[in-house]
Amino acid sequence: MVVFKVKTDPTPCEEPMPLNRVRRVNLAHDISAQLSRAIVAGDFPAGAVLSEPMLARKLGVSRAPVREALIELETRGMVEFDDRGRSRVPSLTPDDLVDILRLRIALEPLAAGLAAKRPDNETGALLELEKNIADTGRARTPAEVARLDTEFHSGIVRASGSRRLLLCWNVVEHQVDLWLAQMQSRVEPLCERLRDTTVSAHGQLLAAIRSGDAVQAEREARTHLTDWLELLPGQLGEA
Amino acid sequence: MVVFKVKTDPTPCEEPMPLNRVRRVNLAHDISAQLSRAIVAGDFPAGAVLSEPMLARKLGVSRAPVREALIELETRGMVEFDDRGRSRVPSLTPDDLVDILRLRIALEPLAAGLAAKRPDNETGALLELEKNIADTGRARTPAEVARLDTEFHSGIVRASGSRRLLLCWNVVEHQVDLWLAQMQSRVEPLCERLRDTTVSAHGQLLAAIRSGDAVQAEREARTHLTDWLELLPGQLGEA
DNA sequence: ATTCAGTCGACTGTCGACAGTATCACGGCA
DNA sequence: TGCCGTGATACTGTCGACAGTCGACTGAAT
Repeated sequence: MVVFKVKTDPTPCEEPMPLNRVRRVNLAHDISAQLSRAIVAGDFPAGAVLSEPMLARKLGVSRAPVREALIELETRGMVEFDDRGRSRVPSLTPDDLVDILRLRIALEPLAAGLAAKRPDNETGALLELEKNIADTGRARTPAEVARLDTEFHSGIVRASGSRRLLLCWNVVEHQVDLWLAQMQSRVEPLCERLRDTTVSAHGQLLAAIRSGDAVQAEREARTHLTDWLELLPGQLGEA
Repeated sequence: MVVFKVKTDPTPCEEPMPLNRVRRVNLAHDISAQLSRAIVAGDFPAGAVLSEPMLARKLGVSRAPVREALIELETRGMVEFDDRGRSRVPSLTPDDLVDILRLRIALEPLAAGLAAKRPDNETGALLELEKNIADTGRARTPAEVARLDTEFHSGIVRASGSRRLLLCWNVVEHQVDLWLAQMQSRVEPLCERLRDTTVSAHGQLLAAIRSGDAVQAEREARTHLTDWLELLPGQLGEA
């Protein structure tokens, strides 16, 4: 086996390129992300069994990393293990949406408040949020609006700087994705209708964070979500 | 291979023994629980590397289930993967306690409120909580108080009936355990001092849930935790 | 026709093995 | 003496294989 060793002469290129450490590859992680996307895309409908050999064949890998990815997804609630060890895509009901929204109402105001209180408020994270809002205003499809919305809220959580909040948010985010995937037809008209509202609500939230007003940021996050909680179940019930 | 088949004649013993379904064994799950306990017990101090071969040798199993257990623990924040794939026990600081408590203040009032609103309020779950409170009153060691306290709060979350809240709580619970393990010497005097307070606070919370008063239950849960948030950092700072 | 035993296939849980790589100790060389 | 190259060691990521088990299908007996 031939190994190519990179000569490390320290003189040139010391400062300009930080060369952030290459993360050792991990198939399981990629597979987890791919599966997540596939489920959201509707490749595996609610209740579908995700057999390991099938996934391994489709992905061209062995079962080991597939298993690891499934375990990761299970702890985030994106797949469920039945009593025989098979993983399935959970079937969500409108009630589950209420459950998810309540959880978001508990977590996201906290995230917004923490983000507002951070001293390094002006860094890249908030610029990304700014760009996200602009993109949302230009979004063409309801799915795009939904995706950008989720990304915005993820951005807030990351900006909060709380590692544990991020761990919890990972659960919520996967649940939101799952729900959007399964209720797509019913949510899309609403996304379309709520786009402008979303843009302004996100804008106000971002402004509150920028100004460092934690109380206001919390309030913005809460009202934004409460609106959805009050609107959606009715919309879904009548649909 | 000789297989002993049990003759199943349907006439006798139909009702009295429910024979609840045997759950197929899963080493990874057991290992995850064992590792969790070992870390809390201090067998692996903060920063310790948990190498897979070492754990596999100690547990008398192969690396596969150990890996799976570590992945599960990582998504709950009880171990961290460094950039080379090694798992380590995270080192927590007093700031992390504040982080954890803030998260609990976001989640637990929600859990208490939901538990109060459930119709089947009178079932076994609440009896267990009752017993827990009694045990806390009789607890001898501070560690026991802490353990019972965590169990009580887990019970509330389970009684809430929200699957997603439980997923999030799994993260928080592991973080609390981890923190208790690392700050043991500093927390124990406080646990001792707070035992009676805990008993009465838990009692009031349980009473609110029993009476179905969601608002009051939320308030009880919040104030109980806020007390800790205000007390602990000072206590730790001066310790 | 119905039901039950037996067989076949597929899947899960677990194991041992291999390749690649990072760390560390040791020995040669300036 | 200090530094660099080199081998040994240990560990991670991945793979293929095996045993046990469950469900579906088949065929025979009632």
